[in-house]
Amino acid sequence: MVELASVSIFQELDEQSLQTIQTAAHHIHFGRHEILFYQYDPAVRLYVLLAGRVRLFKSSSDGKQTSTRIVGPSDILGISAALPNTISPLTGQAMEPCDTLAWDQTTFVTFLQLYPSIMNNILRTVNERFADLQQQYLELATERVEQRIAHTLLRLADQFGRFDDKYLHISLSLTHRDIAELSGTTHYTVSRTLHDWQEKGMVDIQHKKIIVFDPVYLAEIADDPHTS
Amino acid sequence: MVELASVSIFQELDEQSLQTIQTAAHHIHFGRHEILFYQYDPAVRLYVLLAGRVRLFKSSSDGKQTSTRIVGPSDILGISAALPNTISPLTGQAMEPCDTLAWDQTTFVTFLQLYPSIMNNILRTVNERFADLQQQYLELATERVEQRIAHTLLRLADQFGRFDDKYLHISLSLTHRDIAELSGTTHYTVSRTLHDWQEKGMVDIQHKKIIVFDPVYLAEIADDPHTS
DNA sequence: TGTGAGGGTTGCGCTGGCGCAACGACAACA
DNA sequence: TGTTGTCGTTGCGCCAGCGCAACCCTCACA
Repeated sequence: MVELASVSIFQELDEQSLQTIQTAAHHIHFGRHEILFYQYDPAVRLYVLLAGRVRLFKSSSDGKQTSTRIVGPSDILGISAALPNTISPLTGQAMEPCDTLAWDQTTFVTFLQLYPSIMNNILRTVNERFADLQQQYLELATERVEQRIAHTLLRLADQFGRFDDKYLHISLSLTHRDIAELSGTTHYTVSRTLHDWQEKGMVDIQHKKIIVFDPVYLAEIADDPHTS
Repeated sequence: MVELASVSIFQELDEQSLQTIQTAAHHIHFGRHEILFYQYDPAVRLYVLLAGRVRLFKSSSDGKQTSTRIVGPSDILGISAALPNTISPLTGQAMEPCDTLAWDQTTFVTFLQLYPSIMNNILRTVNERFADLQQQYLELATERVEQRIAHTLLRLADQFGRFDDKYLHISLSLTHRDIAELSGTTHYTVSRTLHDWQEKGMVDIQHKKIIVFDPVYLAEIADDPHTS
C-alpha cells in the first residue's frame, strides 16, 4: 500500500500535516471497469491512487475513444478538481480493482491554502503531463503506426516495467484495443504489429503481461521513420 | 496596447500590486520570425504578450513540426518558467513583430509567493491549455483531414475572429504550412481543401486574412465524419 | 530593377493502414 | 453445462491523403 509521504504532491510536508490530510480523506474502492469520474462532469473530487490502474480516456461524440495515459499507484487523479468550477476533460476508469483516497473539492482547497507547497507540486504535475501529451501529439502527427506502438510500449515499460530473469516485464492487463487507443490506431493494426514483433522474437505477449526481449531494438523501431 | 489588469493571471490584484509587478518587468521586442524560447532550453523567462502573435510548436528529431497553439495579445507565454528547473517543451516564435513584458524566473517566483492568487490563475491557464490539447489530440486521432482543418479554422476564428460586414474575418498572416502544422497534415492537402471550400463560396483566403462566409457550414464539416 | 527564396497549385502515382467479414478461443455469467 | 460477450486473428479490398515534380506568383531585399 502507498504512503501519503510518497505521493508527489505531498512532498515537503511534515508528518503532522500529512496526518491531517490523510484523516480528511475518504477511502473509496472501485471495482474493475468502474468509473471514477466522467468526461464533461464537474470535477469535484481529487484522488490519490493507492492500488490498481486507472485508464484515462476521452471520447468523441460519435463514440471513438483515445486514451492518453494509464495511471498507477501513488499517482494523482482528477487534478482539475483542484480548481473550482472546472469540467473534467477525461473519463477515468478502473482497469482493475482500485483503492483510492479521495478529497472533496472544498476540503482540498482549504489544504491548498494551508500548505502552499501542494499547489506548487500540482502545477509541476500538470505541467509534466502537459509536456508528455505534447510529445504524444507530435508522435501522432508525424510518426508511422509501428513507431507509435513502439513508443507506447516503451512508455508503459518506463512506467510499469520491471526486469525479471533479465527480461523486461510489463505487468498490465491490456487489450489490443487499449494499446490501439494509446497509440492512435485500430486494434487490427495492433494485432498485426505485435504478431510481427513476436515472430521476430522481440516481444512475447501473454495474458496480463507483456515481455520485451529486446528493448533496444524496440527503441530503434520507435525512432526509425522508414519501414522496417 | 494591453493593460496588465486585463491579463488573466493577474486578475484579483489591486492597482498597487500590479504596479509593483509591472515595474519589475523587462520590455522585450521581437522581430518577425525571432525566437522567444527554444524547445529543450531551460525555461527561465515568463512573458506576457502585449502585441503581435506567437506560434508555439514542437519539432521532432527528423525536423518535422507540429504547432499546437497560436498566442495573441494579453496571453502568457513560457509558463513552464513559473517552476524552477523545467525545460521548455515548445519553441515560441514571433509570427509578426511582438512586444512583450518579461520576468526572470527568480523575480517571478517571488511574486508567486507574494501573491498566491497568481499561482491559482496559472494553474487554471495550464489546465485549460491542457484540456484544449486533449481535445486536439482526440481530433487528430479520430477525424479526417478535412474535419481537422475545419476545426483549426474554427479555433482560430474563436481566438482571433471578428465580424466585419457581417462576415467572419480572421486577421492572421498564416501560410498553408502553418495551417497544416496546426491540423496535423501537409501543406498540399491544406491547399486542396481550402481551394475546394473557396469554390463552394464558403471561405475566401486573402493575403494576411481569412474570411469565413459560412461558419455554420464549416462547423458542419468539422463534425461530419463522412466525406462531403 | 533584378533576383532569389518562399509560398501556393495541381497532376499523378503510390501505399499505409483502415475496416469489413468471418472465424476461433477464452472467460464470465446464469 | 451451455451461452453470451469480449478478445484476438487474418484475408482482402479499398481509398484518403501523402509527397514528388513542375510550375507559377509574389515579395523582400540588394
